Amino acid sequence: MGHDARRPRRELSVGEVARRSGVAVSALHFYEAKGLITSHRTGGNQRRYGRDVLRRVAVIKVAQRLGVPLATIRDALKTLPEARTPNAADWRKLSEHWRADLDARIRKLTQLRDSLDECIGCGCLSVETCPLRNPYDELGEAGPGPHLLDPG
Amino acid sequence: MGHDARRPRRELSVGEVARRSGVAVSALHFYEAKGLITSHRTGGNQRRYGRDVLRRVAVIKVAQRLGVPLATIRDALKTLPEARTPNAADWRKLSEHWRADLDARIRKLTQLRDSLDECIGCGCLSVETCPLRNPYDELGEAGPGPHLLDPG
DNA sequence: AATAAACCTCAAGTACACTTGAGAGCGAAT
DNA sequence: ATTCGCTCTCAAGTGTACTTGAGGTTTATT
Repeated sequence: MGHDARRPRRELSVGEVARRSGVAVSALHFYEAKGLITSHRTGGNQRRYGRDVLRRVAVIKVAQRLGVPLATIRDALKTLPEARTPNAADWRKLSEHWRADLDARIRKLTQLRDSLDECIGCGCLSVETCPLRNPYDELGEAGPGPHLLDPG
Repeated sequence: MGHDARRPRRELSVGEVARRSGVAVSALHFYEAKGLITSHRTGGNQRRYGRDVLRRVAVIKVAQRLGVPLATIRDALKTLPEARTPNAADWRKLSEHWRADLDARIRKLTQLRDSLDECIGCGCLSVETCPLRNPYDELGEAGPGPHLLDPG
């Protein structure tokens, strides 16, 4: 029994993080440049990561599958506590945020689908009147242009 | 009464198509370069469009809201008859194709959403075991990496 | 100490869907 | 005939999310 009874389990290099998370080293560099993950450096300027980076990267990939852009993921990750390692409740809060977003997108797509059959064969495809075409209607795109993957 | 009893309603210039369809002139040029629409030229090399270009553009914009990439839209549009002006049935066939795609995407997102609550807060975010992370699972992404907007 | 694998930075390239700008020609009205 | 707006082509730029490559350093192993 001593001061190192439970050792902190050595920190991780980029390569290790890459292997264990399934993303490329270049992507990790990229995420760091964009502020989604952080590292500190060895004397020789190499990156070292704490264990929680693995969960961070996992969450990043999941959010991407949900269609959330990196900038939005970055903002969400910034709401995590910096002082302590984020716990299950912290992560759950993130997921709730995205879940709402996802719900909205699913609703949007469902309405779009339901309009599709009625509208596309008929003559109504006018920007003003057709629910499929009007970008400002209750389907609620944020502005002009297609924004299927709108951040929440 | 004569040879022009019902006039074909003058053809449209790019500017007119742009105004009436709500897309930029540059986008119309782009669509033409990509093979989504066609035009013929005046003696002075200016584009002239038949009326059905308006519906084509409308369909392009709708498909984009559904998340279909231009290349896929182009392929779909190529299945339209070239000889005659496409009729309601032709357009409906297109919409059916995309509707199936859309249904699949909605299912996918819904499953992802349902996994979200269970998985993100817990410790299971491993690439091998977690349904949210495993890219080859029954959620059925086509390959590695996020493909939320997979063409059908 | 030497060697090889891993790591570093910075620049440039890729794919998608366009937009912007330059420089020049076309078309309708006066 | 002139003028002004519309149109032409081609090249380059935008934003997202990375990857690739060059040239050089660090770390781990022998």
